[in-house]
Amino acid sequence: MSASSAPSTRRTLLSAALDELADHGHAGVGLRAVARRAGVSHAAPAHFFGDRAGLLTAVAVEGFTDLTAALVAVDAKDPAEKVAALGRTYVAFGSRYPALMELMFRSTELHPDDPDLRASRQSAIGILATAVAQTGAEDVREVTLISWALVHGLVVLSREGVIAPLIGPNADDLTVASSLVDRYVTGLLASSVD
Amino acid sequence: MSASSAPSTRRTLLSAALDELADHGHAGVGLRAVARRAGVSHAAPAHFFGDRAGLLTAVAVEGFTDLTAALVAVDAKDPAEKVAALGRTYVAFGSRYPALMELMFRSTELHPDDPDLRASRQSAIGILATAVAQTGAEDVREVTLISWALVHGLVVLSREGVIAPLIGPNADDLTVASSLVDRYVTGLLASSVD
DNA sequence: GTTGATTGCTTGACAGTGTCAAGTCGCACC
DNA sequence: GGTGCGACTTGACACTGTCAAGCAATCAAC
Repeated sequence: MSASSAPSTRRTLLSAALDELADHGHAGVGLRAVARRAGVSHAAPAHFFGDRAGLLTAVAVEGFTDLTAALVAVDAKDPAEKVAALGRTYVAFGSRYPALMELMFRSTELHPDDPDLRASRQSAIGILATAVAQTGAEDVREVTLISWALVHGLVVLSREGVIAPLIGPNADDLTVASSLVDRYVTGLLASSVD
Repeated sequence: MSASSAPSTRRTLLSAALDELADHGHAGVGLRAVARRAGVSHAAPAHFFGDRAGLLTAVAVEGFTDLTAALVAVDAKDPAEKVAALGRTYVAFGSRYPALMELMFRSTELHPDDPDLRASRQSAIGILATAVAQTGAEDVREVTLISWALVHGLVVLSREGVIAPLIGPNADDLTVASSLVDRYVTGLLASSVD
C-alpha cells in the first residue's frame, strides 16, 4: 500500500476549509459548513482544531507556508531586483488569494500566539529580510519593515478596490502595484545603501 | 427647548456600536448586542440599518469622517513635511482605534458600494492627494497611492503585532512607524519632484 | 374629527451558528 | 480478555441574523 494514501480527516477538513474560504470568503469558514463540505459530523472540526479560531489559525498557517514557498521560488541576480521581485510576488499572491491573505492578517479571529503561526509567518518575512540584507542596506530591519508595509498596503488597497478609482479605471491593479513596487522599492534601496 | 436634544435612537445605536467595537472588537458588533447596549429591542438596529452589514457600514462611515477630521486638523508649512505629518496622523489614528480602522477596510462585511462610504473614504484620501499635489510631485496619483499604501501597511503590521518582533522589543510601534514615515515619505517625495 | 397612511419600534418565530458533555466504535497494549 | 485511548458522532444549549406581523403615535386629508 502506498505511503500516506489515507487523507487523514484533519487534512480533508483543512482543504475543505480552504475551498470554503475561496468560495464564500472568510465568513463561509464555519465549523459546521466545513464539516458539511468534508462529509463529516458537525463537531469533527472542533475535535481536531479546538474551536473556530483554531481552524482559522491552521488555515492561516497553510497560507503563510504557501506564501513562503512562492517567495522561495523567486530568483534574481541583482539583490535590489530580487527584493523588487519578492514584492511583486507578494502582491501577486495577495491578488490571487485575497480571502486567504486577509485571513492571515486577522489576528483577532486567530490564535495569535500559536507557535506554528508565528513560525510560518516568520519564515515568510525572513526571506524578505535576507534579501534586503544582501543589498547592503544599512538598517536591514527598518528597510525590511518599510518594504513589507508597502507591499502589504498595496495588497489591502487593491483588495478594497480603491486603486482603480484613484489611478484610473483602465489600469490593472496588479500591473500598477508591480510597477510601483519596482519603482519605489528599488529607489528606496538605492538611497539606503551607504 | 434646546435644538437636537433628543438622541434619536439611530444615533444612540451608532454610538453603542462604536462602544461595542472598542470594547469587544469587530466580532462584538452584533445587531443584538448593540441593541442590548442601547437599551432597545433586538430588532431595532435592523429597522434602521437594514442588516448587520448596514450597521457596520454606518460605523465605517463614522470612522472615515473622524479620520478626515483628524487629517484636516494637520498643519505644516513645508509641503513635504505636511505629507509626512498626514502620514503620522494616519498611523496614529490606526493605532488609537485599531478595531475601527480594521472595520473600515473590511469591505466584505460592509456594503462596499454604499455612497456615503465611498464619499467619506474619498474625502479622507483627497486630503492626502491634494497635499501630495502641493509638493510639486510629477505623478500625483501614483505618489498618493504609494504613500497611502505605506502608512496603511504600517497600521496593519502594527496592529498584527509584527513590528516589535522585527525591530526590537523596546521600540514603540508608533514611534518606529512615525520615524519610518518621516524618513521614507519625504525621501520618496524628494526623488519624485522633478 | 374620523379615517387612512406612514413612521418607529416591539414581539415572536425560524434556521443557522459555536461549543460542550456524553456516548460509540475500533484498535493497540498489557 | 480486559483496559485504556484516540477518533469521531449524537444531542443539546445558548446565541446569532433575519423576517413577518403587530402595535402605538403622529399627521394629512376629507
